[in-house]
Amino acid sequence: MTPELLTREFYSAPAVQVARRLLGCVLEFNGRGGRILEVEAYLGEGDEAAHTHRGITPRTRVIFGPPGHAYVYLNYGIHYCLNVVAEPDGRAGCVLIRAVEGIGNGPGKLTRALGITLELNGCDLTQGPLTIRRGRSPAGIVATPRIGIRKSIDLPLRFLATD
DNA sequence: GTCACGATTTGT
DNA sequence: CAAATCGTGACG
Repeated sequence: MTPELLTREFYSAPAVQVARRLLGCVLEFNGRGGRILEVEAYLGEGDEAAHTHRGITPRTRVIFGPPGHAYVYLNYGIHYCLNVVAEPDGRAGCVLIRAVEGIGNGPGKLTRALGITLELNGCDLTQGPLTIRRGRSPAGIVATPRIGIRKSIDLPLRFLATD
């Protein structure tokens, strides 16, 4: 296996911590990819903006499952969004990948550019074909409220790399 | 089975 | 600011 790939242990941490440490790491799929520059953390309880707010459902069960897996969903009937499952098995928590180096900002643009579809939902990031490996740490990290939501906008769970 | 809605993007 | 577009979740 590739030593540089992020380990299950890396993902088995609080969503906020995984989100911050994911900045600067390299996402790769279909021969394309780049450093992660912008992410958002979504929690389980207390986070009304998260899909997991209403508990486990067929769609959100992967978020409650073991960490290090991809959570992909279609939103607005148009765009796919890519998330990384965090927290230990049985607990909810995920990180939305919003921007990758070399691609314009936006979750939808990102998945379209890389060719990510619902088929990748639940795939193991430690095995591929979608992978994330260590990269150069960002110079700094800025936290702001999350984008595109109406609930819990007071929570600064969006993180940007300042490179 | 039915129905309202959204972690977005793009064009007017 | 409004449209596009469809799976999901709540309700019955």
